[in-house]
Amino acid sequence: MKTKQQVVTEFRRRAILDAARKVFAHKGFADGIMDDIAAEAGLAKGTLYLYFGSKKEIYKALLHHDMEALKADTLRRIDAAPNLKEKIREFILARLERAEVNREFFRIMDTHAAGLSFTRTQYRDWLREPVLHLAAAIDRAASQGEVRRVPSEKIAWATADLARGAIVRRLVGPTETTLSEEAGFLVDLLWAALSVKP
Amino acid sequence: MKTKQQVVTEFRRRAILDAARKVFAHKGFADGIMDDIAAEAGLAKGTLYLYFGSKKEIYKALLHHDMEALKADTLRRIDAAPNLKEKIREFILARLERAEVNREFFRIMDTHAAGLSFTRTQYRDWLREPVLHLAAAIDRAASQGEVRRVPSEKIAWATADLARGAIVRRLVGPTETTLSEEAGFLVDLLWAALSVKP
Amino acid sequence: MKTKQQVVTEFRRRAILDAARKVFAHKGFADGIMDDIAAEAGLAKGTLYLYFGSKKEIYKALLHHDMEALKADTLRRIDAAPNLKEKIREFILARLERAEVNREFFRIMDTHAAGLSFTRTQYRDWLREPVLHLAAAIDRAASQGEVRRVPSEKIAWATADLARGAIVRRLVGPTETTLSEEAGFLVDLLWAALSVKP
Amino acid sequence: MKTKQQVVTEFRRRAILDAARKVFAHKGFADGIMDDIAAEAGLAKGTLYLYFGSKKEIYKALLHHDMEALKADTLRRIDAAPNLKEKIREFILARLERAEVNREFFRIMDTHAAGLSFTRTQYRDWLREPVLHLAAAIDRAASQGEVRRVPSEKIAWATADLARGAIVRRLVGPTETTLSEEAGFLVDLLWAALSVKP
DNA sequence: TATGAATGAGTCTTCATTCAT
DNA sequence: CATGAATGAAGACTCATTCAT
Repeated sequence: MKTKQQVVTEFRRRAILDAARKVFAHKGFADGIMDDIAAEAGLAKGTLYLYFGSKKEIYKALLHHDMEALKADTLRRIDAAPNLKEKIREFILARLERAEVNREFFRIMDTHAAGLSFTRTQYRDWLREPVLHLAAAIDRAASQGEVRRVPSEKIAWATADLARGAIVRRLVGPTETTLSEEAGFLVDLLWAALSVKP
Repeated sequence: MKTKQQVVTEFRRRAILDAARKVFAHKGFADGIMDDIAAEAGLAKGTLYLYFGSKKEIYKALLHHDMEALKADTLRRIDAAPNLKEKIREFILARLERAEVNREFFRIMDTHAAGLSFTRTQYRDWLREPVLHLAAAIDRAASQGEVRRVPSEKIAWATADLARGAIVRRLVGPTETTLSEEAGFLVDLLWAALSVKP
Repeated sequence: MKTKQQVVTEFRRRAILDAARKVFAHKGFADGIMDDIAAEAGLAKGTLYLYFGSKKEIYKALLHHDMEALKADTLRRIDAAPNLKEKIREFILARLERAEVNREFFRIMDTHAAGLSFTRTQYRDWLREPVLHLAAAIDRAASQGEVRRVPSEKIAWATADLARGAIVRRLVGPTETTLSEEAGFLVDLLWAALSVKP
Repeated sequence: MKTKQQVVTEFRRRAILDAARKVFAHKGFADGIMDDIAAEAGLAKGTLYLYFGSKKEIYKALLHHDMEALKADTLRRIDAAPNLKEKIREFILARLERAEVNREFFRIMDTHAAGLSFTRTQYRDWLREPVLHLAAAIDRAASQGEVRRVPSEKIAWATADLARGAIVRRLVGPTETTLSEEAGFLVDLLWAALSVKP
């Protein structure tokens, strides 16, 4: 059972990360200053340092938290889907939905994260795992004749690329389609390539 | 005709942008400091301010220069291609090749540019024009029965997304395929969606 | 008679001073932080403020406590010694022995104390009293013909200076002589000056 | 020949060290803040960092400069003196005079320097060299029968201790004796120990 | 009484920008 | 035009002190 102390700590850390997400999404890592985060969290600047060792650590913790959540959600949904087409759809939807609910998350994850040397490698790794998971599913489907033989990993990465692009556009401009339409379009695009008879 | 004065100015600005590209690609906007750029350009720090009003302006000018070049090149190659499939290939190759030749360009354009609030909108606009150009070509091909009817703009954006993804992966990891193989894979993927009989 | 309350207070103050002595000796006043002292004392930081008004007050109280103890010990030993030569020896030994037993004491007293503006004057005063006590003994001995007439106060200060120097060197480097040899050397040095026939 | 650039640099560094000496002498290392030094030097805070990498470096450079000067002066004067008694006198006078002329020097050198972990060892070394030089002179005099056999190094350190004590007292209280009287007293004290017939 | 989380003033350090030469 | 020394505003981080529990 958690001690009261652990609960409070967890609560504060969460509050700080929530504040940091807003600030970093808006201003980026360099321009998002500790005063902003403190103000957003309703805390004094010094308090941030009781829960995180440095600005970088806040950023890393935020990245870690959100990427792990996305990764876990994606893997779960892929596994739960009944067939490859649905697995692809779930992979895409996991991303689209999360970006919808948590716009700041994607602004940071996609836009900023890759730009900071101290997170680049980690970031790639977080992307890789769900992608490889999807690739494995493609391979299995291919070996069962469900789809034709394809370079599965490349297709999986392409899936991630397409989802990313769709999200970025939805974040910037007006949204004219529903999430499931958006996902449907991408799934069809990919499925055409998987099922085409050469 | 250009005065000597204009020639010198142009020469200096070019040198500064070249230096800035290297520095920003390596360190990002925030960590790439004016001293770095000056040193890289072989000029004194103060001299930078004779040719650009501020650090931000250097960055904007760099973005402008490189994005315009990419845009113009892409448009030209699309127009020169004989049919839609080749137009798509040229669109992708224009990006892949430029990223190959000028890795720094892409590291900045893609990774950093989007993260800086003062360039976000502009950046989207530079991407848009070639994409819409490609979309128009798709529409023409569709109306001539060359491909089936599709949401051309979405396909065009998808093309850009796929190209971007391929580039990013080539920048990070080891390169196992040639540029034309890479482009070929993407073209086939897209072509399947354009030509498939439902 | 002391109330239980007073006993507890006295106990806590002592514990805090003992902790502070270790911390300040190791890190100095500026770098020895309240957290260190609290941890060393096994108390919470806030508790320190129940017994002392501020960090400076802890330092002052520590200085007061240890210097008073040294002073009292020195005076007692001088008075107990049978003749001037032994009084000088006791003056020196009181210092050497205390530094031996309580290295931290001397590191603070000598090294740091003098550097803090808020203790400078006080510090000199604590040194002065035993020195003047010794000087008086010298004068008495001189007026009884035990030693020749000398500027007694200067000799007494010189005694303190020599003892201090010996201690500092023993704190830093390897110790090659016993305490009584060390004291003996200094006593002989001083005695030569007191007994010499011009 | 020095370039103009070197002259300016040297001039600035000197000005900063002079300012730092005053500030550190007054307030110590921890409380002497960079703003103080900048103000005292008539420079902006940032300028200090053009000439020194950090606050610590300023402190180290100051210590180095002043200690080297004292050391060199002491060695020169010892060598120039015709006999041991005068060498001892010069050793003491070198210190007394310097403290007289540059009171801040001694407040820092003696009081603060030893308290900072990052200078402790160096500081001992600066003291050691002149002391050992004097010790060697004592040995030579002893082997020529000029004085009796004594533990020369201990006597030399005692000389340094006595000089230090005298200086400290002159810095604090009113000065009732001339420098040469002060030195004369100490020389006689030491000489008695060196010449006494046991 | 004891606690330790919270505070925010204070410090070092960096770096875009200016300007006298 | 070119320079680079000087500036000072801004930001990360520390820690003595307070106060609600």
